[in-house]
Amino acid sequence: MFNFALYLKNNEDLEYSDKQLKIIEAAETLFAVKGFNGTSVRDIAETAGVNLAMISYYFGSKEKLFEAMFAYRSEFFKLQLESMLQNKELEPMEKMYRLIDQYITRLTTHQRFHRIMVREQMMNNNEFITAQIHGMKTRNQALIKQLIREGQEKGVFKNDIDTPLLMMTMFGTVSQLVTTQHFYKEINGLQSLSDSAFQEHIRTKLSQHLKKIFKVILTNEE
Amino acid sequence: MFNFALYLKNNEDLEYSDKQLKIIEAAETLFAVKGFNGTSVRDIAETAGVNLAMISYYFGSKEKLFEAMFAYRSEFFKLQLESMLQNKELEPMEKMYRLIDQYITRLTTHQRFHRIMVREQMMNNNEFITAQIHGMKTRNQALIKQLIREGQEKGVFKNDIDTPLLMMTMFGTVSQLVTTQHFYKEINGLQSLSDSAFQEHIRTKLSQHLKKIFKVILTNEE
DNA sequence: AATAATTAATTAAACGTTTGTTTAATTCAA
DNA sequence: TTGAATTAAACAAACGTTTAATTAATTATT
Repeated sequence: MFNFALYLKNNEDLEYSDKQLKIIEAAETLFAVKGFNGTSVRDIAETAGVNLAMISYYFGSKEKLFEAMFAYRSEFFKLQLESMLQNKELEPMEKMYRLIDQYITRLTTHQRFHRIMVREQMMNNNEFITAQIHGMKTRNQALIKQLIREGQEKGVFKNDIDTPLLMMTMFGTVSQLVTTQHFYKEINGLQSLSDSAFQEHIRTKLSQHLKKIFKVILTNEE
Repeated sequence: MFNFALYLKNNEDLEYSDKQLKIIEAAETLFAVKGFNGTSVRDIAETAGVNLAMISYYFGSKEKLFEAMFAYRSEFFKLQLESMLQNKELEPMEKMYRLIDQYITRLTTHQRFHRIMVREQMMNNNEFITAQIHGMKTRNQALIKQLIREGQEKGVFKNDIDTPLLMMTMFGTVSQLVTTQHFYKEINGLQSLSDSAFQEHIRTKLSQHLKKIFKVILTNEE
C-alpha cells in the first residue's frame, strides 16, 4: 500500500498540490479561530472539502499537518529585512521606519497565522514549531540589533537602547491591537467602517504611533 | 438526589470550600499551560486530588468550572485604580506612573490568569468570559481616559493623545514580555538568575521603559 | 494506438481511545 | 435518620487514525 506522507518526508522540497493547499488553508483558518485542540480533523476535512482520510494520507497526522502548515505559512510571514538593511543610502532612522511598516503590514495581512503564533508562543506544546518561532525571533533580533548599532556608530541613535525591550513594544503593540481589534473598533466608534477601511485605519495609526515612540526612544529629537 | 451545582446557582455569593478552591486552582494552572480544550476533566481532577465526578458535582460542567475560575480570579486581577486616581494630591504624571506599576505588578503576579485572558481575548469562544473581559477593558479605558483629560486640563499633558493606542502599548509590551519571557531571558543572558530575581528584573525594566515612553508621549519634556 | 499492468488517489467504514457527564451505590456528617 | 459528599463504574459521543476496497491516472507492453 502506498504511503504519501512517508514519500513526502523523503522529498521535502516538494510543492503542494491544489488539494493539499486547500487542506493547509482550512487548517490555518480553523486553528486560528478554535485552536489546535479545538479543531477536529473532521472539521478540517469538511472545510477543505476533502475526505477525512486524505489528511492522514497526505500529512501523516493532525500534528504533522499543523507543522506543515506552519512551515508553509512562515515562509510568507518572514520579514524581508536583509536587503533593506544593507542599503547604504538609507539613514538608520529611515530604515527603522521601514522596519516598523513592514512589520505592521506582515502582521495585519497574515492575522490568522499571527494568532496561531501568539498561541504557540505561549504554549510551547510542539517542539518543531517552538524551534521555528525561536529561529525567527533570533534572526530578527540580530538584524535589528545591528541596525541600532549602525545608528549609534553614526551618532544619530542614543547609546542606552534596550533592543529586546524596544522590540517587545513593537511586537506587543501591534499584536495587542490585532488580537483585540473588535474592542478598538467599538471604543473608537468605527463600526461603520468597512473591514478593509478599518484595516487601513489600523495600519496608519499604528505606523504613526510606533514611529513617534521609536523616534523619541532612539534619538534625542522630538 | 442532591445537586450542588444547581444549589450554587441559586446562592451566587457563596464562598468556595477548600476542595472547590483546589479544583479552581488546578483548572487555572492546567488551562494556562494546555488551554481549555487541551485540558481534560480527568487532568484537573488528578491535579486537584479529587474524584472525577466532584467537578460536575460542584461546578456542573467543565465550561462552568472555567467560568467560575475566571470570575473568581478576575476579582484579584482587577486594577484598583479608583481611589488612587481620585487622590487630589498626586500629579497626573505621578498617577500615570503608579498606574503603569500597578498594571505590571498585577500581570506579573498573575501570569497564569493572564495567559488565559490573552487566549480568550483572541478566541471569543465563551460568551460569559468574553463579556467579563469586555467589561474589564471598558472600565479601565474609561478611568484612564479621565486621567488623561485631567492632565490635559491642568496643562501638563499634550492634547493629541490617542488613549486606546497608548493602552495597547502598555498592555501589549507587558503581555509580550510575560508570554515570551524565556526568549527574553536567553537573549539577555539571564539564565543564571533565580526565578524571583528574574521576575524582579522584568518588573524594573518594564517600569522604566514604559514610564519613559509615556512621559514623552504625554508631555513635552524628556 | 490499444491494451494490460502498475501505481496513486479516494472512499466509507471501522478501529481503539479519550472525552465530558451521569448513574447508582456508599460513606460521612449533622 | 436524614441530607450531603464521595466513589467506581458506566455512558454515549467525539476523537485521531487505519483499513481494505474501489476508482482514477500513469506507465509499460504489445
